[in-house]
Amino acid sequence: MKQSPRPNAYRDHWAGGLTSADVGTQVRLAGWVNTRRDHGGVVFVDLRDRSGLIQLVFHPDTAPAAHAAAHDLRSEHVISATGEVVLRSPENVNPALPTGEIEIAVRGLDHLAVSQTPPFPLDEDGPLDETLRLRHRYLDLRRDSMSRGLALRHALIAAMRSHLDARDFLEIETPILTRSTPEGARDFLVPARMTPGSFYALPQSPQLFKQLLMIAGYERYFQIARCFRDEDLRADRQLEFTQLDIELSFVAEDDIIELIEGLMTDVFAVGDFPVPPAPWPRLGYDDAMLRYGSDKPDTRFGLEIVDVTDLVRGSQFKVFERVIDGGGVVRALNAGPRELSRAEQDALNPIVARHGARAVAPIYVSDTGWRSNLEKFFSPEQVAAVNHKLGASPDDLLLFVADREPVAAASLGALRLELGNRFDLIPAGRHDILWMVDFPMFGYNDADGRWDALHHPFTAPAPAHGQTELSFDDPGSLRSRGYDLVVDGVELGGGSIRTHTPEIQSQVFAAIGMDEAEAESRFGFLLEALRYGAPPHGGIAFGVDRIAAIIAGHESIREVIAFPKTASGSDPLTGAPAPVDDKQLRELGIRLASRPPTPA
RNA sequence: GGGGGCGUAGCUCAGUUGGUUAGAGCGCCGGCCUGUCACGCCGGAGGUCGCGGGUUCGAGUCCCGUCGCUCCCGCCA
Repeated sequence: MKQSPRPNAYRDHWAGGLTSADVGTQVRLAGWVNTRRDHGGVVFVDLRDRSGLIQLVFHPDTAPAAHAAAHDLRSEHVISATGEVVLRSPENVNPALPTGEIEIAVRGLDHLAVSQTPPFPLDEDGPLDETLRLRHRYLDLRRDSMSRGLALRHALIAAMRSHLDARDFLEIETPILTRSTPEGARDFLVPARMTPGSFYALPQSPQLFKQLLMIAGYERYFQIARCFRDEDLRADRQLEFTQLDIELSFVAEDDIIELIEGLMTDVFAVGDFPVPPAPWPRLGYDDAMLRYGSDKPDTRFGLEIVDVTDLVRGSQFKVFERVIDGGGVVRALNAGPRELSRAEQDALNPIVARHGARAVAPIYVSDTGWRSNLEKFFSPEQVAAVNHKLGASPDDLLLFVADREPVAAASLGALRLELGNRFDLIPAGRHDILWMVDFPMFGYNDADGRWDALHHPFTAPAPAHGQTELSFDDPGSLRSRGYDLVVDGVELGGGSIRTHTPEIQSQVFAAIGMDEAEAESRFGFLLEALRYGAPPHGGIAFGVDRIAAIIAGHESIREVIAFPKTASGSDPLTGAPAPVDDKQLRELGIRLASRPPTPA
């Protein structure tokens, strides 16, 4: 706590702030009963407020009234107590408690509120049913892990604001009620009562507004922005989430990367999260997809993936040959000297199956070649070449996947993470941070049969590898001026230099199959704004929830969000989402196609 | 939309091949206890085995359906 509380009828000190220097001071403390230890004679109560715990001692001899009242205290009752800070005798010191050298000899007790028995323990960190936690989130939030997480989150956001304020950024709010631009994620829609049949959309990000702010001349903008996406949830995805959104004018990639390296160095320092010093390495997209099978690689351990297509081409092994003839690839990783049981080997198949690959081919390296019934399909030169490229030694386990390039990459990428995890290959306390750069501008969407912007359509395109001029003839070859920041295999944020001329913006829209009329009706306001002197600009957005979660060491961002939703998008505390009255629907001009299920 | 895991006391879990009275630890309640801090000791209460259906002489256990939580794939420009 930075400041003592203003003395009043409830308290004049924080419990966790008292030290042996306060011995002899008369204090009044307020908070919750964390635990009570009633010895019949002397009674101990651990008092908890936001600052921490301190032990209260109720003596029958020195304060009989308070002692009698203490017998009625139970966990989570609310009290205010007066007494003297006293030194504990040496044998009674509790080294596990920051205030363990002292205690409060209680003189008077106010029993301010009772509490029902909590439905789950608040003083330990065991596993709990998620519905139960969220149903009683106000109790769950009393637990140490949650209060530390939210305090950390606050400190990180404060560091962001302070860093950006010191560099002349303006925090500007953008609308929550905005226009649906169904391009990326599904929008949350809000019916417009005053324009029946029309809807606002909640923003998936402030992207277009921050670009308009650049056109407006604000030069340096940021916002701690709530964003909404109506898509299925994950451990690291919620329907609404918080983004640190930044945009600058008259900048190129290096300006933004340098700004962010300074900003995030501050943020990690506040979170006591040791990352290597900036500048951070930059990894090309193609390189990452090949070596790690991921555009957010976890580089804290090896097991890098190697392409062996050219080395095994022309073998007698039909499985590989069929894939190679079909334009696919054969890739492998060296799992090192490991012996897997047959069952363990078989268990690898479902991992790659999730990403579309049929199977993993495991091969053990022998003194002479391979200890595998597949060896006979390959020439000794092929075996030697593969072993050489994989850096294989006798008894190493090589894992092969043959498939279409994206499937092989994703499958081995998943396999690599699984093995890294299973074999405990990530050094304790190690954190890696890197920039992903040189993304493709477009990716082909098989389902819709057209090109999609890989990042978003406002990202500036860059010429294809080996080219100096932009050409939209082959969209798949174009690169983009985007960049992502990746920590320990988690994408914390990403951004780009934006297109700032209407001509190129129109070409990008055309490339993703949007004709002029559609582009005009959907993004006409942006195209028009770009005709009024748009500065070169770019920016970035970070997932605040993810940053807080990774620094706090949590797998799920729910652990650093005060009131999150379950994986099915419900809130067990308020009961949201819930049906609404017919009257509300009538006002909005909405009739339901089916009755909502009656709530349980 | 699809796949995996889980659902038994307030909480966390065990429960064998389908077998007669469903257990443990913690918590809770009562009693005792003047230095504990996971206090201790004695006693006690507490169960729709998520829900519905089926198979069976008999179901916590097997089958079908369904709900919820969770992780993953798709999706998330």
